[in-house]
Amino acid sequence: MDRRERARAERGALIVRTARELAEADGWDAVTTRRLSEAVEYSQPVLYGHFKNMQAIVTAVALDGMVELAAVLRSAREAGGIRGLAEAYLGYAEEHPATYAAIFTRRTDLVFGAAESPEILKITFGELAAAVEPYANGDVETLTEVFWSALHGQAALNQEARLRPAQRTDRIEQLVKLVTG
Amino acid sequence: MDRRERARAERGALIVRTARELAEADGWDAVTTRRLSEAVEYSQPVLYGHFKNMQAIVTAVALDGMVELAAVLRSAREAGGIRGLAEAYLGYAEEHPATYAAIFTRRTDLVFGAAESPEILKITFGELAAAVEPYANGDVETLTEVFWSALHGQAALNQEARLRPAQRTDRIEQLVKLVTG
DNA sequence: ATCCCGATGCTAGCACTGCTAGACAATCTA
DNA sequence: TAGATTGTCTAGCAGTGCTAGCATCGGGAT
Repeated sequence: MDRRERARAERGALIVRTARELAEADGWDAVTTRRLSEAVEYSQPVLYGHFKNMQAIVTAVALDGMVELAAVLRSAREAGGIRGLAEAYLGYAEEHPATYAAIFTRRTDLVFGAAESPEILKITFGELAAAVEPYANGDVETLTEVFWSALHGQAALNQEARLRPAQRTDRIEQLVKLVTG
Repeated sequence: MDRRERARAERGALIVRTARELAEADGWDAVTTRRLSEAVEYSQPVLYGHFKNMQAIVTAVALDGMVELAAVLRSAREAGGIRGLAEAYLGYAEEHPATYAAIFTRRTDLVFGAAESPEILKITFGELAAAVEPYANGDVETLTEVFWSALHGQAALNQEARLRPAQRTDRIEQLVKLVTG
C-alpha cells in the first residue's frame, strides 16, 4: 500500500520537524534519542527505522534549513542586492541558531565538494556568487568564498556573543563596503 | 609545604597538556574523563580535584592556546604586516585544529566582553587591531571585528573542508586586498 | 472466515559518558 | 607515637546512543 508509504514519509518529516523544534528551543544538547522519541510519541527504535543514527537526523535538519536559507537569500538579493543578502544571511543565523549550527558548525555527514547531495549547496553558493559578481573584477568564485567566510565568521562569533551587539549593522555595512569598494 | 603546591600545579599542567594532545590526536570527542585520567595515570576523581568539570579543562586548553596565538600573531605582524598576520592566523588554526576549536568553536565558559579573564583576549584583539589600523579611515574597532570574523570564517569553513583547498592563499590574498584597498 | 507471514512497534539491555560518595592510605603536626 | 589532614582509589549513579529479540497487528491467500 502507498497509504503506508505516505504515513511513513509523514512520520519521517515529523521526526525532523520535532528535532528541529527541540534544538531551537533548548539547544542540540537537549536533543537526545529518548527526549526526541518521547516528543514524537514513538519509542527510540522507531527513529532508527527512519534514520541511520542521530547524526543523520541532524543532517536532515541541516538540509531542510539549507533549502530555507537559499530561498531567503534569493528574495533578499533580488530586493536588496548584496547588502540585502548580507543582512538576510545574518538574520537567518540569528533567528534559527540551532538550524544554522546544524548546517555549518556541527559536524555533519554532508560532503560539500563531492557530487552526493550538493544540489542545494550549489544553489545557495550560487546566490552568494550572484550577489558578489557585479563587484568582482577577477575570480568570482574565490571572492564568493571570501565573502561567504566573512559572513559565516560574523554569524559564528555573533552567536557566541564575541562581538559587540550594538555594532551589528555597522559590521555588515563595513563588510559590504569592502566588497563593493 | 610549597613542594606540594608545586607538585599540584605541575599535575594540573600535565592534565591540560595531555587533554590537548589527546584532542589534537583524535579530536575532542575522544577526550573523555576515563581516557584522560588513564593517560595521566591518575583516577578520574583527581581530575575533579583540579577542575570543576570537563568543560573547565577545555577552557584551560583554550586559554593556553590563546596565549600561543597572541604570540604568533605578534611576531607575524611585526615581520609581515597584515598579510603576515592573516597567514599566521589561518596557519595556527590549521596546525592546531583542536586547540583552535577549543578557543572558538566549542562552547566555553570564557566570557569575552566581561572583565573576568579578558586580558589575553584583549591582547589578541589588539594584535588584530594593530594590523588593521593603518587601513582604517574610520572605526578601527569595528573594522577589526569584521576582519577577525572574516579570518575566523575562513578557518572554520576550511576545517570542515567546505572551501576549495587549492585556493587557500588566493582567499587570504583577496581578503587582505579588500582591507588594504 | 481462517490461517499465515511480513511489517511495525515495543521492552529491555549493552557499552559508554560525566560526575561523585565514601572508604582507604599516606603524609604532616604535635 | 597519636591525631588530623591530605591525597587517591573503587564503586556506583543517572544519562547517552544504539540494538537484539519479542509481541502484535494488518493484508493477502486459501
